[in-house]
Amino acid sequence: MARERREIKRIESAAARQVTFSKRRRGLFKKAQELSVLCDADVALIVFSSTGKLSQFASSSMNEIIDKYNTHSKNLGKTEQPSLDLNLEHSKYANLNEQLAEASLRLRQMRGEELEGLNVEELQQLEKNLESGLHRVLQTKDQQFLEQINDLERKSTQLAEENMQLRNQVSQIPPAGKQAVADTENVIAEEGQSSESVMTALHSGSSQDNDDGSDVSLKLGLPCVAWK
Amino acid sequence: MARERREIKRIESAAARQVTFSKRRRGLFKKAQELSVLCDADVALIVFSSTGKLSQFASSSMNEIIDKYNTHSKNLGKTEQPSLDLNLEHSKYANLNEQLAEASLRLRQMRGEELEGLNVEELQQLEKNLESGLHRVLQTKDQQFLEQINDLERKSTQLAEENMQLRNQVSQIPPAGKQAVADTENVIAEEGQSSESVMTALHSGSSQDNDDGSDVSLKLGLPCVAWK
DNA sequence: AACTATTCATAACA
DNA sequence: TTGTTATGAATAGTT
Repeated sequence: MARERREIKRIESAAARQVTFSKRRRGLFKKAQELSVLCDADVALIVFSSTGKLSQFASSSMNEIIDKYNTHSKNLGKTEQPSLDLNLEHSKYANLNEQLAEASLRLRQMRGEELEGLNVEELQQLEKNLESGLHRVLQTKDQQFLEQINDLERKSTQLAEENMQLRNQVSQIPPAGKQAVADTENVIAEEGQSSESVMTALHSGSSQDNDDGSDVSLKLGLPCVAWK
Repeated sequence: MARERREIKRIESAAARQVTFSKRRRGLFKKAQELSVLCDADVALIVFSSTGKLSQFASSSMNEIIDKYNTHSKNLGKTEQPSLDLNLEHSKYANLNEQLAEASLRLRQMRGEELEGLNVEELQQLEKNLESGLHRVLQTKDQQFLEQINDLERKSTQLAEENMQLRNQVSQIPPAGKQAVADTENVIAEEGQSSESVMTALHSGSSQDNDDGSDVSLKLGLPCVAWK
């Protein structure tokens, strides 16, 4: 493939053969790797030099590919029936392989690949399946959105109610001197509450207990913005 | 290596991947064979396409090379585990099972089942996949419909032309008695043709032979509806 | 499947 | 062995 075409026959000169082997082997392994990556293929390449040195490439695991190869060639292979056990094992394995091939074909077809072999009826069936799947996915997604919205609405309603009550309480407090406020703050500080709770307490001007309020107060960070 | 360099990464388009796979596989096998001959090397090449199809090359016997490989790799290998084979068998089996479970879960999810565990993002991804799959399926179906329509239009044009010619021939026949018509019908019945063919023959008003007409008459069932 | 413009691999050489 | 280069091959994109 260079200065001059070379006939494909054994190179007699051992030195030249060695040089060509090194170069071509590198090229072959490169191309094997490229094929495996470009085309998502499983490739195994084993090379023994004339001196018996081993080189190998496998896109996944060499043993795995060889196993897969053995399974395949046994499938297409002879009428060999060495032992019932092996046959059973093998048929179980082949069966699993078949199922997997079937499932992945279906998946590819649902992704719109390999539709060439399908007739109009099969395409319509596929379309129906895709549409109903899509429908259910959309329903589920919408449901999750609605749930989130409801959740948020519930919380915000609850918070708004609390807010209203607290405002009422605030409005009912007779004008007070600094003394009352200072007392309240002391009490709160002694109870070791968080800063958020302190803010709420300041708004309410009271240390009223809310047993169910702890959960709410933990989530006040964001809503506060809306209250400005 | 051609019009433009192609980055070595998985080709997304299934069609392009398939084409490239065919071309590069051929090249790879050719180079494997050349290496084995030029350099007197023992070469084994196993390729599984992404659809699971096996191709193989071996300069001598595949099993022989694999055996040789196993011997070598065992020699270089680590502490051999006693039940290596069994472990391999088992993990192979378990792996296959896992893959199958994964594939069938994906399939069920594409059919809109078992969506409970998915979050909104995953649902949106699923939606996107379903939509693009559906899009491709619809495209393919439409294409097939269009092909059928074109086919039928061509045939119907052809038939209309024949019809016209036959009418002309009929109009040039001097007025005949019932005898001629009866003869024609008898001939048709004796040949045992289908009712569709009879209809065609009646339209044409002639028993002229159409060697290429048999194919057309076989596909007339559906199109007739469109002709109403 | 067939056709090119390109890039790539490599045979001979240094 | 490694590097360079002229040239034959392989192949990406196109038809």
